[in-house]
Amino acid sequence: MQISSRFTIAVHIFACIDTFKDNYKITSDFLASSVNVNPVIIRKIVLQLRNAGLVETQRGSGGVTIAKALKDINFLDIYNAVECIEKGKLFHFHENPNCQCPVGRNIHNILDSKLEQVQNALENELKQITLAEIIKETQYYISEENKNKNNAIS
Amino acid sequence: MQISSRFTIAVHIFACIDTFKDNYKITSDFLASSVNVNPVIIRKIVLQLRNAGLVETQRGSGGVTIAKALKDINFLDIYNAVECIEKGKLFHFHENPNCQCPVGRNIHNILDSKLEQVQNALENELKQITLAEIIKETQYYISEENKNKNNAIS
DNA sequence: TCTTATTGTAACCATAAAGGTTACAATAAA
DNA sequence: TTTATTGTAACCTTTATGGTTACAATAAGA
Repeated sequence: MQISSRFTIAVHIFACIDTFKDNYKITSDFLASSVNVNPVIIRKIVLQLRNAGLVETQRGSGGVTIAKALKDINFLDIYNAVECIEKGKLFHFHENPNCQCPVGRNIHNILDSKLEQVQNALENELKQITLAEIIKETQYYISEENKNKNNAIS
Repeated sequence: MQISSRFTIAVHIFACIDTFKDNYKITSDFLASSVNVNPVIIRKIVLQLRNAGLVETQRGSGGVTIAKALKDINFLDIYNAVECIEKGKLFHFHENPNCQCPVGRNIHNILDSKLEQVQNALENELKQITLAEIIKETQYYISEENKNKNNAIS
C-alpha cells in the first residue's frame, strides 16, 4: 500500500495557490498545468479539499482560494481530506478470525491497541507539518532560483 | 489506502505458532482454520515471511517455526516482509510535475524531506513493537480465559 | 516401495481503488 | 448572449487484494 498521489498533488495545489494568487486566477486548468495531470483530477481533489473546508471555489467565475490561515492547515487535515480510509483505520484487519480458537478469539484484544498506537504516531507526525512551513520552503527555493538567475545576468 | 490484512494475518500466524508449537504441528491448514481464510493465503504470507528470514518451513513433512528470538522480530520486520511497497516509499508522488513552473520544478525539494520524516515516524513506531510483547499479551488473554473457566467450574 | 500429508506454485477469478478521459449541465461574469 | 469555469456523470485501463482450484515436488511413515 501507498498513500495515493492525491496527497502530494493536494500539497502541490496549495503551494501553487499561495505562490500565484496575486498574479493569476487559480483555475483547474492552471493547476493541472503545474501538476501535469488532467484538469478533472484537479477538480476532484479540490472538491475533496472544499468538502473538508480547506479551500473555497467559485463556480462559473472560477478560482480556488485557501479557506484558512496557513498555520491552521496541517498535513493530517489534507491527508484526511483526500485519503478515503475505511472507518478511519490505517490497518485492514482480517474479517472473521475463528472464535473457536483461543488465539482467533483474542487477536483483537491483543492487536487493536498496538495498531492504534502506530496509527497515532503517523497522524501525530502529519499534524506537526503545516502549510505555513511548506509555503516558507516554497518561497525559499523560488528565491534561490531567482538569486542564481540574477547572478547569471550580472 | 490501508495496510493490507496480510499484516494482521502475519501477526496472527506468529501468535498461533508460538501458542500451539508444543501441542500441534503448525500447518497451513491449521493456521488457515484459526485465521479463517484459505490455506493458500496462509502459504503465500508464510512464504513472504520465510523470504524475509522470519520463519522456517518444511516441505513435505510440513510445519512452520519461528526463525529468530521473539524479541528480535518487530512489527517493521513483518510490515516490510508482507507489504510490497514500491521503492520502499510510503507516499506515491505524482509522476511528472511541470518543470516550466517554479512550483512544479521545486515540489520535490519542498516535499521530499517532509514525507521522509513522516515515513520515519511510522517505521520507528512499528520498530518499537516486538513479537515478545505480542506473545506476552497473547498468553495473558488466554490465561485470563482459563481463570474464568475455572471459576465457572468451581 | 507405496501412501499420505504437506508445501510451493501456477493459473485462474472477482472486486475495488487509482488514475485517467470525454462530455456536458450549471453557473457567473463580461 | 457569449465565454470561461466548475461540478459531475459516465466511461476506461491498470494494479492490488483477496480468493479459489489444481497439481508437482517433497518428506516421512507404513
